[in-house]
Amino acid sequence: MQFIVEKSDEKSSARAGVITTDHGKIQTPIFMPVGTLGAVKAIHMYDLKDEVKAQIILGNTYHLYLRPGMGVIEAAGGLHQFNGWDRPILTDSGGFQVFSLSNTRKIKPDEGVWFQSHIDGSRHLFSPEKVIDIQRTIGSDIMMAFDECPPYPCTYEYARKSLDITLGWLDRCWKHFHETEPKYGHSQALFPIVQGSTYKDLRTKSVEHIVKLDSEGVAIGGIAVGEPTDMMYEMADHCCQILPKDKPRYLMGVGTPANILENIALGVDMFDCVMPARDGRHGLLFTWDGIMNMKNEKWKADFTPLDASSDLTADRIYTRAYLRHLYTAGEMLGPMIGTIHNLHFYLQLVTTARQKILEGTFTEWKNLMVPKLSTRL
RNA sequence: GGGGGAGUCGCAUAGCGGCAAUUGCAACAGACUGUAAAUCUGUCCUCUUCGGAGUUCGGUGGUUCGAGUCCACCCUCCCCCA
Repeated sequence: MQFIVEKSDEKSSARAGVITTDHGKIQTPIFMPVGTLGAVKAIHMYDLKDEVKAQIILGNTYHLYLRPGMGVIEAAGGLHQFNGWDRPILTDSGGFQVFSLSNTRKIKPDEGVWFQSHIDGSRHLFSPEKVIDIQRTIGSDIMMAFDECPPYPCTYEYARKSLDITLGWLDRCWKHFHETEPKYGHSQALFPIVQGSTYKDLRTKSVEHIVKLDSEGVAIGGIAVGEPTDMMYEMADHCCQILPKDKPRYLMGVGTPANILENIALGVDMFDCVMPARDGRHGLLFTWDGIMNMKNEKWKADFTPLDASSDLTADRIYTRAYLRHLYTAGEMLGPMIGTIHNLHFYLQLVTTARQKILEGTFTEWKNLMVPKLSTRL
């Protein structure tokens, strides 16, 4: 994997770059649709490529390990072969699941995490080594280190201990990463994850530890877990300022369109979030003018297209009234249109941000867009 | 003409002396940030300063401290027999 910065913005920390993987190039800043179980919900891979123009998608170690299981993935020849997506894939390590399924987990720093499957209650151990092995089997282009994602709010003491565990696990991941080989002939990178909750000194400690590894990219985790938005920006800003400039920075799990533009300005290169897909399924559409709740009565007889000037087919051929009808009638096509619309919009958002960075007009554009993007229509 | 059954907040249902009244659907609104989410929550008789207040269960009377629930008559609908 390679990363080059093409252009840095003068009025902010934003940058436009290119990541090169064995499955193709990724132009940054980029948004990565989430495909937890090897599928981005409610959308075909060919629409994801040709209509949404996604350049990279996510998969999830925890979920794929439980279903269909590594036997099937390995027999298929890796996730790319299994699901038909031939562009880059990034896999989350399961660290977030350790956090979100915390009622069935037991953290043992020396081993890893014992957890119960949310599907059948069976007990499993995730260790840093095992998580690397699983991601080798999945064959993702970018693998993530196994971390613990502390909740918010979180005491300093808990955050400190949690970070020590995460850093210990990171060293084991890193060691095992170098002791193992890719299985399918393409190279794989491993990204460490900065933790430290909302405490700057812990974030600094985390970054300093990670920088020594000289990894091909770095992720910022433990953000957008319920803290105020300003605090999210403050933490992202703090991390970006002390992270190396020549490595891509991935802000995990963020966010709203406004969040994404603000974090691009702070120097973030990669984003993933379930929001566009989930909200799209639930009837909330993101547009350049703001947010539309398509279930609302006000669209009942609005026969204008979602967006007549869009390059997305669905935006041009379907009207607001029709989409509202699909959602209220419980037709599957509604969530499908919502999904493709939102993901396409998110990709347009980061692509446009990239253009503005290259043109040198990013900051002005961003400041104009942020209030609009949050407006409720 | 005779016999039997039923009328509850948009629709459908529960209710068998203490009820503004069950549940489902529909409707309306909200939530959703490394996906246990095609999910979840709220409102859903009227008014409300969210503490309450006022009117309700086909209609009219009655019994009772108290009636959607019991009684009488009336209206409407359904089923069976002629």
